[in-house]
Amino acid sequence: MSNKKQPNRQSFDELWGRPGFLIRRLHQIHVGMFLEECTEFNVTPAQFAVLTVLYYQGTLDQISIASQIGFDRNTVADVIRRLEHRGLLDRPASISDKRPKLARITDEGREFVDAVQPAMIKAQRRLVSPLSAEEYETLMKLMDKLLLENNEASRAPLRTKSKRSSQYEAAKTTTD
Amino acid sequence: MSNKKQPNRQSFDELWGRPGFLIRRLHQIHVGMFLEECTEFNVTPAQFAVLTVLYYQGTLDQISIASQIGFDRNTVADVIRRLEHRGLLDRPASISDKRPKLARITDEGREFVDAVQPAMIKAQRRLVSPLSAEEYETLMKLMDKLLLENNEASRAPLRTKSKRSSQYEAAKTTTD
DNA sequence: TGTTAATAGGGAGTATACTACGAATATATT
DNA sequence: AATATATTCGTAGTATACTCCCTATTAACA
Repeated sequence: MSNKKQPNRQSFDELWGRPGFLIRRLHQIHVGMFLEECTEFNVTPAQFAVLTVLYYQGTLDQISIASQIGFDRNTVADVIRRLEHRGLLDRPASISDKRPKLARITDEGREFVDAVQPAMIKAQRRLVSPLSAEEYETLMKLMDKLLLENNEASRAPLRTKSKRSSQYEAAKTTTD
Repeated sequence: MSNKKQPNRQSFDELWGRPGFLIRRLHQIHVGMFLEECTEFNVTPAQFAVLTVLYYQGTLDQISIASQIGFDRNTVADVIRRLEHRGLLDRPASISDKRPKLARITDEGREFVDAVQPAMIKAQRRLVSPLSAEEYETLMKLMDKLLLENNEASRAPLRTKSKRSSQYEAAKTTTD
């Protein structure tokens, strides 16, 4: 049954021939490395992603944060709650609209992002360290392509997809 | 600050320039597609991974399952519990060693795997459908390389790493 | 104005993926 | 044989990442 040996496209019989399985494992390893490098800061990739968007945009409502980073709305609510407990952000109310409870990064939150940044970068570098510069660019380009094409199909589609417009696609047009 | 345009290696300032972030998003999309394609079967990628190894190997203890698919031991215990409730596997005791509670796929479990297989394959194909055959092979090769080189650093390292020995590397040696 | 739509958030529930601790069993050492 | 170590599993707790259902508020429409 499983004695076709040639590595032909999409032979999903074995676990390790399934792209989704490799991606799951890669994600797992990334999270492990991130947590390891950031041990002293006690921060997760999700928490740092939320802090990153607030670092550059200051104040946002939960749904805007979620749609920018492709998280679920309720997941962002959980993450925000933990970050608020640590004083890294606060929750001002909107003046014009009484529905949203905004998230605003605090000075302490900004200092925290600055402090964690080197460890985060180290984790990112470590993950892709087996690849050459060329291989790295290829991998990022291919993943970026998959994300752009599959965005709509995702459960938490990004509203900012068109704005983002793929840094790798953009880079290509400038060099073409 | 973030106005360096050239796509130089590892500019991690922006969220979408971080490999770990792209991987997280890709994983999220894969899970979404898997669940969507397998709606009628009510099965998750993790559950199907456990069933897959039992499909080919019949009976295994929890830790062997975990190390083969790179899951955490406790995660496997949770997954097994759910699959047992559905009658897709049972939990025979070992005769020689009273510690392990083995997991054994049932006939119903085997039929279930056969039934779900087409939907799983459809989900895998859908995820990588934006790529050409060549791009697909490249992506799989690069991910495989990252997984092999980073396996030791992971929190749930695979014992079967050397056995597995990368289907892509193996394929290359036969064609070299 | 009154009713309906859409939007923002909260709460409960499920599943994955860990950590930490402890109990029971098995193996190795003294 | 007794002790120490290793293995296997269990429980409890945390975090991510969803689902579904509910309330409050706003906006749009009749």
